[in-house]
Amino acid sequence: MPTTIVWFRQDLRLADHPALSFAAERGAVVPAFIWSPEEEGDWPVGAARRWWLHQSLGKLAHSLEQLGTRLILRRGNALDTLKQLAKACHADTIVWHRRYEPAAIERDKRVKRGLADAGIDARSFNGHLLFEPWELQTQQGRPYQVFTPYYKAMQHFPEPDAPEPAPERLDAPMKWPRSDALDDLQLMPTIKWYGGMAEAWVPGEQGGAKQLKRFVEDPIGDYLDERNNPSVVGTSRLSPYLHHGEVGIRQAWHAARKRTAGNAGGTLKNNALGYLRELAWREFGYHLLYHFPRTPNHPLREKYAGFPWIDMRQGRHWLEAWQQGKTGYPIVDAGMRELWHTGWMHNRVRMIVASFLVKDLLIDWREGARWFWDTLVDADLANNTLGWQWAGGCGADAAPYFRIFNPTLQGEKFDKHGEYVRRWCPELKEVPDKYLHKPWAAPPLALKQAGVTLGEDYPEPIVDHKEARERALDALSQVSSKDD
DNA sequence: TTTTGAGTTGTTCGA
DNA sequence: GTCGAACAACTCAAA
Repeated sequence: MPTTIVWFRQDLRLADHPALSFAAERGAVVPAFIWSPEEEGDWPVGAARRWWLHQSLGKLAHSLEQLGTRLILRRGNALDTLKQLAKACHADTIVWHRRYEPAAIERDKRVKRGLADAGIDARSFNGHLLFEPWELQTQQGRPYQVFTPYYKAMQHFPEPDAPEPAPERLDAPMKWPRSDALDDLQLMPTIKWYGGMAEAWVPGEQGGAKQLKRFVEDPIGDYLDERNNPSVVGTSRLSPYLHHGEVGIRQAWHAARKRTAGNAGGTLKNNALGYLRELAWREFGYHLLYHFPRTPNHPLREKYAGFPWIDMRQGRHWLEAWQQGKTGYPIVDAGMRELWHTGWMHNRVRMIVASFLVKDLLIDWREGARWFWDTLVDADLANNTLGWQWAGGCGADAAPYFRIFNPTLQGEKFDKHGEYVRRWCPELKEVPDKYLHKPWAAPPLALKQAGVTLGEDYPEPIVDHKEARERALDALSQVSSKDD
């Protein structure tokens, strides 16, 4: 019986797993995960995701044990480790799902060549996307840079395949290779700062399945409105599961797709379509990253390369205030604290804090991208890059330069009754709604009654938004008058 | 090749 | 309080 190694990467699940299904049908299966952060280029897995990964690997190992098999864990470079594993268990084939980050693509190419040289068959599958990034192209054969035509093109493609169920059984190899212990990978931080994340999330395939089921049963029906309300669970909250592949993209797509059928009133249908559109944005992010591999570190729109960002010797203390949720703008601070505490931030608030960093503080979007990379449990190079370049005005379909979020108005509009701010900035709990999003404008008596002294209990605003806006428009006009 | 229509997520100002 | 217009110019994608 031939033996196949399934190299798990960002696909920590058993269902909707083409590589695993292929291996299971072929014969004996050796599931393996290799921890090799040095092969991720400029973007090694950040702290929050290491925590998540530790949990998720534990869950995957457990699920595999339930099937009567096991998960081999190793630390080391991928090619050498795979060759060792293949030798130890007499595997003749290694399979995996493709990744699309520039460093991963280079590494995988190297691995494929190296395995071929060693006489081992290597085979990659699409387990991460609805469509391969190269499948969609403009009529001129070029990559898309605008979402709407990309999305239209996507709709002309056949519906993605339905997800396959998890294999019912996996055959063991004649001989198992040695495995490291999960703790040996040293993914867990030495200081225990992850309590809030552990409260907020259940990593793993089961946790993801539950989240998906919950979302398509109810919140998806009000998705278009409620996804903008940070104080309720109106979004799917699937991003960390999709990133780690604990929920397969086809599973998410088809679960939501079912909700677009049959509904005569059309409300549910429209809302479910709205969610599918967001999944298309995820695809678009991968499309862009694949075709423009420099974008994690470089603006897509070249003329932004010389943008006059603030000198970080001067900007350092502003960046720190932003990171710590001490800008004096409640909606910004609430978001940054939610991020620090739970490893996640509501999408609407991500836009607000990003606009604030980039436009109000004139801090390079890459500083924000780095911070998100380290603190988000869903940090994903394609999506993080797309989001920050959008906020920075230098990416695909970027916001027009004059679109500068007013953090007070955004707070008043999307956190009307202040539930979100009060949850994350409890020192402002007693401030009346009217002043909650602009405590500096509250009459002294109102602040006193709320038990708040600005500058002591809660910061004064670190910049005046009106002035900051003018400054940003000035800086942006320098770029907009420049030739590409 | 040239032309044409259009482009995720806002804010401010003045009527 | 509500509403529409202005905020620029550019680039993309398709015809």
